[in-house]
Amino acid sequence: MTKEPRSGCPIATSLDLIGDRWTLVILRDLFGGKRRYGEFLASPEGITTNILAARLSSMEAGGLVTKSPYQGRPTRYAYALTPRGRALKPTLQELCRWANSEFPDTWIPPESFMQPD
Amino acid sequence: MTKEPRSGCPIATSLDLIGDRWTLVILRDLFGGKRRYGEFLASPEGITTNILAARLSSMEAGGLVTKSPYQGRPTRYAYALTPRGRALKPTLQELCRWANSEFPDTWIPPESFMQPD
DNA sequence: CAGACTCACTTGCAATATGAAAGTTACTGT
DNA sequence: ACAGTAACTTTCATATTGCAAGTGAGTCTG
Repeated sequence: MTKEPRSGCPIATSLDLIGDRWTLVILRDLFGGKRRYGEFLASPEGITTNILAARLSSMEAGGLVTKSPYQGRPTRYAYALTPRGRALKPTLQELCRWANSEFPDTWIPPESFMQPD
Repeated sequence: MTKEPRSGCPIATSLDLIGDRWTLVILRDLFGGKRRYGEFLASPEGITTNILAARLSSMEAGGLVTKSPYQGRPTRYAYALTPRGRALKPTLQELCRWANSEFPDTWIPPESFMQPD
């Protein structure tokens, strides 16, 4: 992290990194097996391309994902979760449980996602 | 909720409500026993007064908190967690676990907070 | 009973972030 | 040569955030 956290509080520090409307949506896609820029763009929430680029680069800066070429000629990149990013899975699972119970119209995630590792 | 969720995804829907840098910090304060406007303002992260007012009212609109007078003459209000707000505790706990393990400088929350209810 | 003080906000305005749309670069494939 | 694709970047309008000052109801102090 480049910027100072607002306080030593674990919640405030987390939110400095993931406290926006898009980061966890992209993380969800990564957990769902997406890796490429165009795949994130195609998600139903409709993130715009400039915001996606900005979020991916701040996620990279925050150590949540890594970016690496998966082919040359033309060079194309794939994003992958780091251990730090993967470690957010229990948080995402709890968030899903909360939303599923408070907002009954929300989709039930695949069991594979909700299972502990 | 007044606005349409971006999708039926539980994560996206959650973030429509709590996906910002302040909402969960205020929720943390409520779990810690704070109830009054001035108490939230005094937290070390230094939320500004206009943002606090805005967040409290969107949290009320989202059913996370209720506002009620706790005295008349002069009328003063207290904020309290609703069941929906309280139900976010496991998510906050997981977020704390994540931050504590990824960012060793973050404070360890009191055990009472980390315990299941 | 005038003046200072407290609490809970609201207002005005500048700075920053987000969103929509179009453009760019580097290649492939026909 | 031309259309197509993937991964971005740029431009510009609008929305959100942050800072500072102001407001209003009521209390408390001399």
